[in-house]
Amino acid sequence: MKITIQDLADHLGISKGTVSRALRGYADVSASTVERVQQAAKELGYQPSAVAQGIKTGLARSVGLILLPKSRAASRPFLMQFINGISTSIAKHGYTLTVATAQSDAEMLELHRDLFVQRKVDGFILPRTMHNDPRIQILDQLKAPLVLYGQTENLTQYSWFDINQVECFRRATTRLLDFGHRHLAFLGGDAPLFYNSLRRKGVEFGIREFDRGEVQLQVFENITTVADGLECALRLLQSSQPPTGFLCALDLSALGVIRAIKQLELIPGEHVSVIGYEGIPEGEFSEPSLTTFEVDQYEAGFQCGVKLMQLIHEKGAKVTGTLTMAALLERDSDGPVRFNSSELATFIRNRKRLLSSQEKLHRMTEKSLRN
Amino acid sequence: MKITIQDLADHLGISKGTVSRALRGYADVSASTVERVQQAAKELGYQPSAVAQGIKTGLARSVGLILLPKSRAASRPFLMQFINGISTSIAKHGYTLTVATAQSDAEMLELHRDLFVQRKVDGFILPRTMHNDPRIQILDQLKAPLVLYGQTENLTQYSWFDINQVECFRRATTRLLDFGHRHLAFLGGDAPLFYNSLRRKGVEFGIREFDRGEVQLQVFENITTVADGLECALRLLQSSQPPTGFLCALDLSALGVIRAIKQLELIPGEHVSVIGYEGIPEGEFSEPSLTTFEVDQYEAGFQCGVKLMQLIHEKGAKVTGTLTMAALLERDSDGPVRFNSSELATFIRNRKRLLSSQEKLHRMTEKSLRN
DNA sequence: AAATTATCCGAAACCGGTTTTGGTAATTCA
DNA sequence: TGAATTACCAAAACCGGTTTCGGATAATTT
Repeated sequence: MKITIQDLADHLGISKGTVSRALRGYADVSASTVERVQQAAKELGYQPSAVAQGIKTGLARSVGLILLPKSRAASRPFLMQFINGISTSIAKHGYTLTVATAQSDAEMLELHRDLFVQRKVDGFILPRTMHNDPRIQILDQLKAPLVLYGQTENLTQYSWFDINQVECFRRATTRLLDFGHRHLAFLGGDAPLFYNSLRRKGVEFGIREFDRGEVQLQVFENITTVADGLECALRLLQSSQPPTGFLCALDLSALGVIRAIKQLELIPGEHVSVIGYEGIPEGEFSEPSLTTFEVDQYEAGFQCGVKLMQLIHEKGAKVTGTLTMAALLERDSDGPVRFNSSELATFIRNRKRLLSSQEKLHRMTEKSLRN
Repeated sequence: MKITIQDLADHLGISKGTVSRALRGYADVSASTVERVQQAAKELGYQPSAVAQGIKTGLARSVGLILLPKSRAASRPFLMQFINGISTSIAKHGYTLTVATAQSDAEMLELHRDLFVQRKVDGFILPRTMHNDPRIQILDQLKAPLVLYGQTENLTQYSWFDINQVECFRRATTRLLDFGHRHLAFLGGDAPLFYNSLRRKGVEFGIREFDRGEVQLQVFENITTVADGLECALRLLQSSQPPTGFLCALDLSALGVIRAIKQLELIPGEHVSVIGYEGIPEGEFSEPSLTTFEVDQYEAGFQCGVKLMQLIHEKGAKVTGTLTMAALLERDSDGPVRFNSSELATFIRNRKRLLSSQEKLHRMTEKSLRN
């Protein structure tokens, strides 16, 4: 049923070796033969089997991307565009993307090894880089080409692509300081992931640049979900020295902070400022909308794909690292400081008492409007 | 560097045919030899090349999933769990998932053909089924195994998995009717996709079941984005007979409707009710949170994978269709009717005038609280 | 005209597995 | 004890391509 190179050769009355050389563009085939072969291939709908090609060339013409769905936080929202970027760039080389999921770290390492040893993929893209990433160690042993999406230690040995997160958080910090905020909190994300240290470093840089000894910073880690952010912010805001500005490593935790602020009957962006990072779609629909850095995940995937193709195809290719910026989306969750920390603390303490009277007033208003 | 079956055979001093038969579990290999081979394979870390296996067996041990990132609406949010489900179920058979993206419908068809003809995949999962889906026609010609995620015409010939969307929308409709709503709007999604007709049918069933001649329904199509929903709802709500309940084929358009309601200074869930479908994460963070049906995308992917494995491996396997339910998330965007359509129209007309006085009152309140 | 060089293609080897074939030694049966 | 099985494995063919090798013919050079 399916047409093979032998079928095509028989049909043309030439040997299959010549057909192959004609299609692969070897010089020792006459132009007229090449023409005839290409013509016949098109007519009969012949396309060489990637499987059969792979056995001789040693290449599967596929790259691997292994995901850990357990860690919902960072991998979920960006996936579609990231995949699109990878797929688009590698398609130019006839490559496809093999996506697999692992339910644990151990299974993830195994999967990397197996996929490469079984020659199902020719190389990997590694998202969510960790400190001393164990995937890198395994793949190094196997001499498997890889590209990091993110940074890590000993970076000069690998190709990588990343957003300049240090700069993003430096800017976010400077922005809040310029707004007049002096008590800041940094809510970090997954501690084992490398990005976390970069983002914190950006905050520290921003403060150091500015500091006249008046800025206070509180740092937290492993605040990765809405619930984490909510809980952490509730606690901080009800302390004696509440931060007036929150710098969140993840949009999800920023959304939790916004919830906490509203839960205390404060107005996010007025009484307390919040800035996130990543640009997840939820941020647009929260109220107020979330000021954040929007990462171009398509571009990230595309560049990772390009780098991996270089490593696989250009022998002796140099590894390369690329750093780009994310765009700041200035939305409504941050703004000029209204109260300093002490004032905010007093305000929050008094708020509860006043709430009941406000409630009454509000109900009156509603009533009058209804009629 | 990489160890082959010949290396293993040499190491053991037996022929490579015997090694292969030992590993594949043939009966004509002695138990002791099988033991030795397995032991040596483990020690030397031998795993057969999937590429080399594929050439003889004719299988690539991979299934294809081709996405159209252009159509952001439905494919984005569910992707991670859907992929996870597919990947998990097919991994049991040593299969991996090949994901590719196409930028146009034509490219998508080409990709399906090419991937199968080149033997990069053994079959496909087709999400977002269309009326007379052209992918099916092409894959039928190639006799490529396929599983539909969604329904379409002539369904008895194919394996498929779907949510009972008719029932979901029948229930949603009944729910609004029970809440006392009598003027409803159905905001349909992508007209060419099959799901759209199912969801509309559900609404119609719900009304027909209930109808005492007092229910009014307005139907719209191709309302696929937040902007679409916003614009459509704004127009409807300012008409002379505004709906008091919105049934939205997509969560995204439901979020737009909520925006429109708030833009008119009405309270979603009180003055106007909205129900969505899909359970995208944004729905949880909108204000009010969105009442919607939550689809278990992991399960969907898993079942599609299972069905495809059956088709590929069990010769003469019967095609099967499966219908399951989605869970209703009862949140805050719907509730008992407050105004009927005429009252709502009057209310909206008068609202503008009263707004200025409300504003004043509100500012007063804020001021008194601040001190 | 002979020698050299290009051009072109068929034949064969190869890639790393799977599967079939056939033969030898050990068992079982008559 | 001899014949017929059975158990086991080596050898070879095969899968569908790619690539190397070498030979025949045509074109060029001396």
